[in-house]
Amino acid sequence: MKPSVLSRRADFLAANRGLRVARPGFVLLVNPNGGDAMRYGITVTKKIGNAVVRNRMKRRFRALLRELLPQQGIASADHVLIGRETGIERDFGKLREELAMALSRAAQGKGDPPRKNVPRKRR
RNA sequence: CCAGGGGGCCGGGCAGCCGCGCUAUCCGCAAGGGUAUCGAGGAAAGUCCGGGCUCCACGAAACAAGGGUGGCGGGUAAUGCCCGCCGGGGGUGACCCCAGGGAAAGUGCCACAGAGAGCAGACCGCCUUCCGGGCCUGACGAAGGAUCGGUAAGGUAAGGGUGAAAGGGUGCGGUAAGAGCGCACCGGGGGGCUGGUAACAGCACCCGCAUGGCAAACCCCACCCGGAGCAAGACCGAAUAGGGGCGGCGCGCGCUUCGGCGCAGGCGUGUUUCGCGCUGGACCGCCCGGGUUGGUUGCUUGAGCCGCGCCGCAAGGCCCGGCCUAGAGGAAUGGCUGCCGAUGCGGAUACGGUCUCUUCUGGGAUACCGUCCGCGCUACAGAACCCGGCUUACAGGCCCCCUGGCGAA
Repeated sequence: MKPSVLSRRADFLAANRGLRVARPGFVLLVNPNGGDAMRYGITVTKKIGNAVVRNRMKRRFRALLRELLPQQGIASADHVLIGRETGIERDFGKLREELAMALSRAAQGKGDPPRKNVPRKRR
């Protein structure tokens, strides 16, 4: 079954409440979507770089997801990859290993602690 | 060969595997799948100019306001772009640079320094006169001469000095010293003639020169400009809830806690009165508009690209023939591997070039070129309605023309 693409903002926001696995090049969010097919989305913010850098990162993430999701993806779940600055032009082999690891951890239900509402030095 | 100037172009290639998007086609009830073609740039960028296109506004035009442009002629759909020419400046030269209209229309500014900066000015200096000192000729007098000093009177704008700029420049004459005071040349101004479409240039004549700079200060002059942008704009439109109008008919009154209740009325039953049941305010048809969400269109055939020919110094224009070349929408054109190419660094090699000796068999020298191996590097950057420009970014590489110098002929 071919994974489809997330396109609604609400889905991205919902994914934020799901499992969260952080790796050096990216952060993976996994959120069950209740019966729909396996889906994926990619978020690369303007903080990362200009459009060229962002789109290249999206293309490489997309290539990774197409390679790994059919075997290692989690059924009936949304997968969202968030780009990090250290992921710019990161070695493709490393990214592949890291995504495989992240997917297996998510499949076991292990995630990193979610981001707190008071993350930064606010007093 | 070295140094330099101008212009144009490319910016990885091939193969394999795994993938993506549009379209066409085939299979399938459908979901989906198979096959095939095609699929980023010279800047797609910045969004700085100019247009097309769309909607809005508007009777035409002019004026005003605001903004822009600024030598002349041409090119163009148009431009602030491009080409040619003119003027000024720089360079030995090829060439390069210029915001290059008006300063006797007016207003304003010209800091600091300096004596003086816009009806110029006199600090040092120079000169004359005056006063004083000694000296020389004479005689220690009168008179004369050169010289020094002065807080005196005047002349001067050559020289020094200040400054971004000091009221033309150089030379000769002239003078007490000087000065366009006079003269020659250069510069400037004036009207004229000639050439040129024009900017402008040339020529002779006249005027000793009479009014500096800043207009990217206000301003004046000439010319140009309506606004917003494809998220422009057009169309389709399900379910649910609900709004407005018209019509079909009898469509009313009172109370209300706004849920309804009562009466009148209507329909059915019934010969009628009375009674009972239902209804008591909906229903139906048509039209219009709004919201949410979605879809279609605009959307790629165009100031298009390629080739031959013609016109033009050129930018460019014209004729004929041929071609169709991305159309996405959380946004496709990607990832990996191998070989090759280009390039940098390091290493190996005397096999081939190269140099040299020679008994003409060959010997020797050299890492400059070739060859081989390893490692590194392979940029700037991603269409979003479409064009024409400008500007900026860019690993590396190729081609053409020209200039100066050196060498050879």
